[in-house]
Amino acid sequence: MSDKRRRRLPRDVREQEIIDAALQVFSKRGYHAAVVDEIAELAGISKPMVYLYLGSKEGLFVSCIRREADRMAATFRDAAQAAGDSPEQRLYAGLTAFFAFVSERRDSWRVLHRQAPEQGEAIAAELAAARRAVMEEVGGLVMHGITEAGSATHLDEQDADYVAHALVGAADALTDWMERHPGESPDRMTQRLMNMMWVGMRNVLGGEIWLPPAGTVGVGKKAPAKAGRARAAVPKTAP
Amino acid sequence: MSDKRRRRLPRDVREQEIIDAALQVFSKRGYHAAVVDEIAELAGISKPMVYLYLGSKEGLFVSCIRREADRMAATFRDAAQAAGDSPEQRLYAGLTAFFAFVSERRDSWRVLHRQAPEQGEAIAAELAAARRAVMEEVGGLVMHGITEAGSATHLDEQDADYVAHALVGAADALTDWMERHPGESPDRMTQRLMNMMWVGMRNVLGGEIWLPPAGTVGVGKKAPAKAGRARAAVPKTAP
DNA sequence: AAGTAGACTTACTGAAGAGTAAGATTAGAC
DNA sequence: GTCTAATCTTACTCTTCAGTAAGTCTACTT
Repeated sequence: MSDKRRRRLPRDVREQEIIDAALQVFSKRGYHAAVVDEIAELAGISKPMVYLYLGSKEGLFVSCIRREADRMAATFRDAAQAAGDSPEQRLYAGLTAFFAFVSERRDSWRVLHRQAPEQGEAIAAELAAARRAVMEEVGGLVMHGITEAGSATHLDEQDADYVAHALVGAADALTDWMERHPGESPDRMTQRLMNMMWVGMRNVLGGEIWLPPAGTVGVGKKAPAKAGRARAAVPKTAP
Repeated sequence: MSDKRRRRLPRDVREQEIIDAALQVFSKRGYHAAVVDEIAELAGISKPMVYLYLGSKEGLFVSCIRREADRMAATFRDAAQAAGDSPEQRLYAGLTAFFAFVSERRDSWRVLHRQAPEQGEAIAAELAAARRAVMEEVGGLVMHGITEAGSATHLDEQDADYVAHALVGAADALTDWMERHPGESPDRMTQRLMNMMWVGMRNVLGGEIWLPPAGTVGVGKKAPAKAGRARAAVPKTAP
């Protein structure tokens, strides 16, 4: 570490090192509280190098997001693809890989997740793009999952999108939960999530619908959802 | 508006007006990009007043969070309590009220949700507290929902907490989705969410468990989840 | 009508930190 | 060896804001 320090490095390598450092600092302090000097120091370099290579603080942050989002998406995608043809299996494998990813690379997760789109255009756009990529991946699995399940008389892209958002949102929130419950394995996280979502998913997308229990105060005795009652479909948005 | 302007107001009133203004500005710009002068101007007042009454920029932000979080929690709680005894109904009513709340008062939602805990201790703590309050509310409903459903041979507070997080996370994400799909009523949002979650919820909390489909590549023909296969329970975290 | 307390202002200070100008150093090409 | 192009540094500038000192004004009391 102190050995080959102060050695000159080719641009590509230094760039990655700078991004590594930036990731740590942004993760720890957040975008605004992060100070470029600190990032430079952590990268073993002086500030103007950062500006020379990455352009601006914002550019630096965008580079972090882009790199980590790509890695994360790839992790999910690779695991899903390796898991076979069934969307159920793919989703399971993808989610497991996701939880494993975030429980290691905490910094990536923090930067991707905890940084509100408070920051300027560029950053917000980058985060939105990253999220959209994941959404499409998941949305596709959901859609195909239903198609294959047979009961898909009714397919609606908007519904699939809705489900994908719910699923991703739940996974996000559960990541925070996982941080506070060490000892929870990625596998177990995923099992629980599948447990909760997979059945309900098929309901929504298959056109079945949950109906609010009838008006008045109900007794506490077995008054579960009316799920399973097949109905035409989720009605289109009435304009 | 330009009529009684420049009129001197008692402290309590001015304070609320300042918080109103701050909410708008924080929502639009985010915590850091927000400038106290702009808040003051919008409140029709000069900057030192803000500091005199609210102490600091951070104090001002905390006041916003606290007020809006209280309002939101109250909205949920009141709707749920008015809806009867059944947890299913309560959850339904609460969620509907929630979606209604966020689709009006956008500013409140943005400040509560989009502001990462990047900011200092105090703000992070305040946001965490707000979230925890909601979580407990929802967690309670989940827990009782299962108890009443009868099948609750196995109750685990940690599981209820897990479900609550998933549910709240999904609702969060769906709020963003709703912003991009105008015309979606709070009621419809809630129906879909209940549709997806309520069944799965009972699975997890009742001790049933989803199992990953057996190893190899499956054909696409009706290979749905093994849900419904009652098993001992979700195993305790193995240390 | 004089006094006072609370509402409100103008006009500052001081620090922090993004970004840069101007050059020093070194690795390799020839 | 010397030239050149890339790597890297020291030492600034300049802006933006949070926070404040030192009052002024007005509504209300007595």
